[in-house]
Amino acid sequence: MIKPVAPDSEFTIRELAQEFDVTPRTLRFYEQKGMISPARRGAARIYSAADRARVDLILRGKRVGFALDEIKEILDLEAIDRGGRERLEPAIERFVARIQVLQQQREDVERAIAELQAGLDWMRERLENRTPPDDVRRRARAFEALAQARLDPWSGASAG
Amino acid sequence: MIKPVAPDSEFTIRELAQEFDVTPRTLRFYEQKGMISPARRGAARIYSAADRARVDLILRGKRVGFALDEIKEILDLEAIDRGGRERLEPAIERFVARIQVLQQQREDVERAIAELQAGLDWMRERLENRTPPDDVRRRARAFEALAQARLDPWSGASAG
DNA sequence: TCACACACTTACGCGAACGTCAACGTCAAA
DNA sequence: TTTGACGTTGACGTTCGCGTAAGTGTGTGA
Repeated sequence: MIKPVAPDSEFTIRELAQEFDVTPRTLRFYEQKGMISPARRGAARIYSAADRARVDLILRGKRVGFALDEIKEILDLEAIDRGGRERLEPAIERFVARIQVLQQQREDVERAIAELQAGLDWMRERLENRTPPDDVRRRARAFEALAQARLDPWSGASAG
Repeated sequence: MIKPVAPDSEFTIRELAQEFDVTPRTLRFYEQKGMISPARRGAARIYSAADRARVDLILRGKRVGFALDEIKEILDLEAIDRGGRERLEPAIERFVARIQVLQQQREDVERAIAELQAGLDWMRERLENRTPPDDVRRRARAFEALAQARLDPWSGASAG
């Protein structure tokens, strides 16, 4: 995930945009928000390996649901450090909260994968119109119930 | 996660909103989008256990990054089923794509948790101002580099 | 010198997912 | 019967994360 490059590498906006599958506009937008500060050659932006690493972190942050401002905050930790202990404490609290959200999210992702997988089996089954193996049937019925929101709350949503 | 309730339970909009920590407006919004269809007593909405299950699924879907329209699509699988094979095939493709995205996301979440956890150790260390144990120091430095996006791409982002 | 790709800034626009009034109905307790 | 909590339906406002022109350089090859 993300290829290593030489520390002294340089990239144009388009190169970086292509690599990360975003538009140049997106990178300019991040810059405008103060999340990256590429060097300039004249007016043109030149991205270093460090800039590239930041972009990678930004996009990974996005994928797990961080807002851009939150990601910026993480990227700005250096400033928090210099700011001393008063700034550190609330930052810690937000970090803890964030980690908890992520742990919840991990659980959600696991369930979603399992459920969609079951749904997939179910759909493929319909397509081939064969008699399904027993375990697939069980999962499929579970999904069916879930998809139509008819799951019996006593059996389905149990286990706290 | 999500308490089981009797199948014949009924809820007001406020009860459900409170339980799921959303506003009544949000539930009406989902209804307006055709994602739930609570019964009415007069003009007032009455939510069944099934409605509640759907709300749960909607919110879980949201947390893993599904758009509301996508969630609706999942909830509408019944219709897809009735629609026959032509509608089923593209749905399968979208499902497969979605599962792949989720697998990527699972990876991202794992990394994010690990990195934030390291960042947390690092911050707590600064707070207590003690000499950290070696393993914490290593992780902390990794985070520091990451947070400031100065990680050496040759060592840090390797292993493709 | 011309064309063309690619870059830049400025600025308005947009869809998603609600928030926030406004104006009104309803029902139970005081 | 008035108060107050709760409900309803519009309809407009807001934030986020960019998209999309519009107009203007800049550099490179034919």
